[in-house]
Amino acid sequence: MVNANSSSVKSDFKNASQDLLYWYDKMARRLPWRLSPDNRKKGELPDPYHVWLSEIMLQQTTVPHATPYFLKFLDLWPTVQDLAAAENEDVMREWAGLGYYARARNLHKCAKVLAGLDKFPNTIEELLKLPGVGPYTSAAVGSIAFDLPVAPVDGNIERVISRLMTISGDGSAAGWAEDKKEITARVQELVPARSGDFAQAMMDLGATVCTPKTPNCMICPWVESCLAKKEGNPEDYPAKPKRKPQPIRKGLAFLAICDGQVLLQRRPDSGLLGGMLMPLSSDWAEGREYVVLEEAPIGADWKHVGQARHVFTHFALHWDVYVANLEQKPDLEGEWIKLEYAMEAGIPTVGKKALKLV
DNA sequence: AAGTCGGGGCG
DNA sequence: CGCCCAGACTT
Repeated sequence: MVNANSSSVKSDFKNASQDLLYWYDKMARRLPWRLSPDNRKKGELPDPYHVWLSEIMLQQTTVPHATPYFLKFLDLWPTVQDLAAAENEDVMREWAGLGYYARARNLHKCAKVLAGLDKFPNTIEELLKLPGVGPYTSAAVGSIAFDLPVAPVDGNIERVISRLMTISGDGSAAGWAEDKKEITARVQELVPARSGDFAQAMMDLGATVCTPKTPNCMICPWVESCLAKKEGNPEDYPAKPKRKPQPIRKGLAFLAICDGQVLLQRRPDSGLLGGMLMPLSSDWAEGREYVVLEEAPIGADWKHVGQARHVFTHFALHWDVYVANLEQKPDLEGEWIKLEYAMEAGIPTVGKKALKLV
């Protein structure tokens, strides 16, 4: 529901942008892909490759989780041309553990596009054409790398602006969808000349002060202008629709061991864990009993060694793990990886959970 | 508009 | 345990 107050944004939040920038000049987080406000005020801008790479990694991913991956990727591939020239399997291996593997595939595809251009795209229209770059990332790269007069809207900024302007959903999916559009439209009116710092300042505010559960309003640069604070219940904003509970899927993992090596197979490019190396497995399904001898890829003396559990976005997996020590390698597709290297072979977390049971 | 797609951290 | 995180893409 949008606040019924019909007075203009500009009169209500006239000083909000400058208040936030003043706070950011002192409190900005130092992050590996970020240029300090001091340097930006001298006219410097960050490397668009760094900004783009970080933004892809940070989609639905926390800063602490993404940071070591960002440093590793820059070390392996210092320029976008280097990344474009990499083998896709190497990119996927280095991305392993970061999740949402379609991002890695689109990242590599996008690097090849970028390497063929004269300069990094510097308009929203051009950025939106790039694979893996949507409304958020185009605005983030546009503002942070080029100071285009746009504001990205991510989960942090949705929350911060929702509270500042008391724009909140009614708990329904449709209501929240409408309010996200409203937030996106109204935050654009706040964008100051330093649009890149403004974007990063809102993210910092959401990450360190205006947090989801218990916002620390006492140290907030917007405490005077925030309508939700005036209402007294900023923690109630925004009211998002509840996610429905995840069903449990059950399946069996088959760790075929031979000569100190384990058999891994690369999954198809599309779908869950697309393009990633994983142990052999049965299908995963809800409410079904499994018979080892029927589901196993080969007949062998399979021994149950435990259960790996993993929560995906829309289901949880209970994966019973079976191991067989084979005399000779069977005629199966895949790659035999030495067990002592398996944890560094680029296997998604769920696969590593199963392998740890060996 | 709803579903698909990881993983980790925090209360 | 549920919720959240610098979302994009498909149907």
